[in-house]
Amino acid sequence: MTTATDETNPDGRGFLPGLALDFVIFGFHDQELKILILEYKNTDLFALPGGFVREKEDLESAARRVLAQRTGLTDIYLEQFHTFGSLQRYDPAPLAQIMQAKGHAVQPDHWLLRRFVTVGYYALVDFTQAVPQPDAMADRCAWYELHQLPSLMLDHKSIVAKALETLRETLDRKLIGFNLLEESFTMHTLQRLYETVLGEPLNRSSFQRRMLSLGILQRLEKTYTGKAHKAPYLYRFIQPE
Amino acid sequence: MTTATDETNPDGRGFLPGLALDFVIFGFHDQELKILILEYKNTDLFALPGGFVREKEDLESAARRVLAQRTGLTDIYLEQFHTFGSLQRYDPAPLAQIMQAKGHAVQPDHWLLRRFVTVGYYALVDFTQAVPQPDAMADRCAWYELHQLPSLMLDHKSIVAKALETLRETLDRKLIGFNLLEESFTMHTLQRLYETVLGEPLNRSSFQRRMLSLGILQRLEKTYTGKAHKAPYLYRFIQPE
DNA sequence: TATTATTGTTGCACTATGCAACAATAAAGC
DNA sequence: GCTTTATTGTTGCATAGTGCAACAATAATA
Repeated sequence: MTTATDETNPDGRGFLPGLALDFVIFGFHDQELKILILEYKNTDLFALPGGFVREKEDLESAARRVLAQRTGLTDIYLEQFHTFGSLQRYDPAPLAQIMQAKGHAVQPDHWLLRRFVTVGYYALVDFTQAVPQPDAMADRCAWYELHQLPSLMLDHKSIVAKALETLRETLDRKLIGFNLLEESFTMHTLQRLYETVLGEPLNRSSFQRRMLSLGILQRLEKTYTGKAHKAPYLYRFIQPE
Repeated sequence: MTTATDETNPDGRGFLPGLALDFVIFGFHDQELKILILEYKNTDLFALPGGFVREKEDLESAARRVLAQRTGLTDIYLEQFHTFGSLQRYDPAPLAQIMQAKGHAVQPDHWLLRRFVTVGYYALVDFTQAVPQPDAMADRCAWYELHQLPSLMLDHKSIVAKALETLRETLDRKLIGFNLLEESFTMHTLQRLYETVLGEPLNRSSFQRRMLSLGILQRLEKTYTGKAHKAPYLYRFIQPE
């Protein structure tokens, strides 16, 4: 919810007032779906990474700019999914606590303590390539397993839920695995990704048949895992040119 | 894009600054999909109905309030689909023209001439029940066939396109016909609605089989159309209690 | 060499859907 | 009254997709 320009900019000048961006950044690792969470020193507060929109900046450009700051990655799969504007989410307490913990005097009319409507985006990133960067206010930025999230501030928990719901609904239409996996992977890993997103087990042979019939996978050499069984093939996505 | 409180409120006081709502209100009539469009006197400008969010009001509540003002209907199917915030859409010219045509002096710093990010909602209404109401600035509010829209101001054309795209994608998941049709209807009308939304013809027997197998339709008495052929049954949706 | 675990594949049953055909029927033409 | 016409409700058939179970292949281990 915060940005690096805060301390030198007590009025929030240069940003669109009352409008924020929040990001649910998905990664896939150890057969688990994870998201990036910010942690604030001395507060036990956890939040989604976020930012603000500059006065002369497209909403979409702002989203890409902030995301690049958080993950170090450009050219990322990014999609807007919902805008959150309930009055309930207007609670200055957590942010006041964060500012206090940072040693700032808390002015009650500080721009960060006003009401915000926030546009939610989700991103899909290759876990191995993302380099999480905490912003000026936060001091840790780390991956959390989706089902073991800490308690998040404000309505961020429901923002995550809505992002996941959207991800499920678009799983088939958009080629989501393409963005969450490394260059090559086994069929089993791909299936685990689908199962994790959908939250339900899938039939192994049907899944393999369906994926192969899509014509988007190229079979590569085998990978010898060292386990006592048949070695699985590696696959990679064929670039839709 | 405007609201009735404009003339007595030159600063936009009481509203969240820079944030607007725009509505794509779908109706179905004469076998055609239609939407509500506002027309501004002496300008030849056409726009989507819209409004603003009060400072102490949920985003969702604001949407329902504005929609009720436009259609005279409450308890309407309403869904947020996208938030539009490109810089391109920031063009004060059309609104200045509208204000001028209304006989107002155009102050260049008027709040309506500033940049807005707008949250897009689509609504599904029973055409026969909706009572379009122009707002204070507009002087006509009328249904237009989707493929015969006038040239819309700003980016409203792409807002309509995005709304239609969303409608298509959710057609099966949500029970859309339920909101767009009258109490009872023929299978043919239901099929035409689906075809209009999807933009492609559907197979008659397959469609009938699929709809009946859903178990959401109740067959009523026949309707004698006066035409020289078998009379079709009427159906109505079974209320999911 | 036999065992074990996992992978790739295939057969079968079941469901969904496009297409074509057929029977039913309301009104019009004769 | 009988035939014709247009549309509707229904059914049969071919095809495609999917769950389930089974089987063969195979890399490492015992």
